[in-house]
Amino acid sequence: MDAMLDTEGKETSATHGAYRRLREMILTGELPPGQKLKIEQLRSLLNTGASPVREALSLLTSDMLVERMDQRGFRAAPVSKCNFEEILLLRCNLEETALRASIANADAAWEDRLVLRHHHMKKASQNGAHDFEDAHKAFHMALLDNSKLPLLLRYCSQLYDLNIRYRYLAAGGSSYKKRDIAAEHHHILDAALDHDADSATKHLIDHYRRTGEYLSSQMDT
Amino acid sequence: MDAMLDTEGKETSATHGAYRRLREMILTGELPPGQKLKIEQLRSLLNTGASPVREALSLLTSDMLVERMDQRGFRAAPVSKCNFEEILLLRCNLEETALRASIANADAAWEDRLVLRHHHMKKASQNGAHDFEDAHKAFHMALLDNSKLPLLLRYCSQLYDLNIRYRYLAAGGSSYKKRDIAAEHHHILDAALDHDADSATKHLIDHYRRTGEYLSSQMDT
DNA sequence: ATGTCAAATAATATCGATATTTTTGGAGAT
DNA sequence: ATCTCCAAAAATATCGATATTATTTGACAT
Repeated sequence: MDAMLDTEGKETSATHGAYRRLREMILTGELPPGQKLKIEQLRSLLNTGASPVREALSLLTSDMLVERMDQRGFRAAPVSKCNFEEILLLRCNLEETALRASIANADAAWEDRLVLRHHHMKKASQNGAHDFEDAHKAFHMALLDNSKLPLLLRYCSQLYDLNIRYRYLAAGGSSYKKRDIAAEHHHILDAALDHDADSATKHLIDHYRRTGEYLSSQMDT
Repeated sequence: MDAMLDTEGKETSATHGAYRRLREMILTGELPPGQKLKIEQLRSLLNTGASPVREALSLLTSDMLVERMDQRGFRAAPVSKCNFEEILLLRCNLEETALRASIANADAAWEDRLVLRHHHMKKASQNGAHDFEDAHKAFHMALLDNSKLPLLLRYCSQLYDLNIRYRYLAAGGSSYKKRDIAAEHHHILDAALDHDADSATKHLIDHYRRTGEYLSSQMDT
């Protein structure tokens, strides 16, 4: 019938659409951690069949955003301080590796991409919050993607997403004070453009640890 | 009807069964890299419906053993020397982190587990090859699992599996000369039991780089 | 009151069939 | 011969329905 309405614009398959919608809802906390994800409920919520929903949940399972319980269906992955700290640890490790590799491969095209992404992020930070999230991720991934290491990039992207959840849970969204953040981003950008791997990784990791400590403290409450 | 025949023994769901069978076939090369994976073909091969097959393929997609092509179905993930080298790089990085964390948490129970796993692996190396693969992975994961870092362990397990494929492709299976390997395993075990993190990681990484170089040389042919 | 068991209910997992899309194969034009 | 385009075939993606499994409810016995 209407596998793809085209009223919205650009959704390829129902499965992919469901995947993106569900992912978004889990990341933002609209589907809170630990919540049971009933097929029928999601089916009607997303206006689609059971098959695309199940397939989307299977994909999200391997992204560690959804857990499958033997014969008892799915639920949004739970959160814990322990989990948060592991994410932080792995991000520091993997992103350092990726950033150093990126800088080692530095060329003009990459620098252009970085500058552009940074500009878009800055612009988006003045507009709506939703745009900013995407632009922020795009900037961070642009820092790493010149490493030309697809597996590593995939892990970094996954961990980035897992981390977003905690930001949404702690604050109301991307409202963790932006003034410091902007300066930190600038330091990372400048160091990357200078091909100064030590400085860039130091600033990047400081950036993570700082917001990490902030979020960690919020979680004790 | 017969969602679970129980003639074999212990398969929980059709999806999980299909997942395991397909994973095995891709790891061993029975389904060679790049091969188109047609639903109907797999459906009859595994004696199950289209839904479990699709779900299993979705899960394998996120394990990076299967690729989904927009509206053109699935195929076994391709291989390349580049991909192999990235796997090696990431394994060295992540397993070092995990092994050091494991040793930092060392206790008697862990040491017992290590000794047992090593013993089982040694015993299996004298028997059938299939047993050995499982025991070998169990030993390597036992080295790491005292880190108590589930995300990290998951990545290590994934990368281990991705690496297995290259072993099966290069040799006929686990036939890469076992004498050196046994000694290398012993060095790692002893260092771990001594809580000597530097020595253990050195031996572990040497172990990987050595077989890595061997496989890498095989791939040029 | 409380615990246990069975029937009723609800939800999952799976199947069979259909609609949609991609690929194939061949006829006609250049 | 080669290319383009259209119809036929194949394969995918999705739907609706069913069988299976888990959960709840309430009656009964202790």
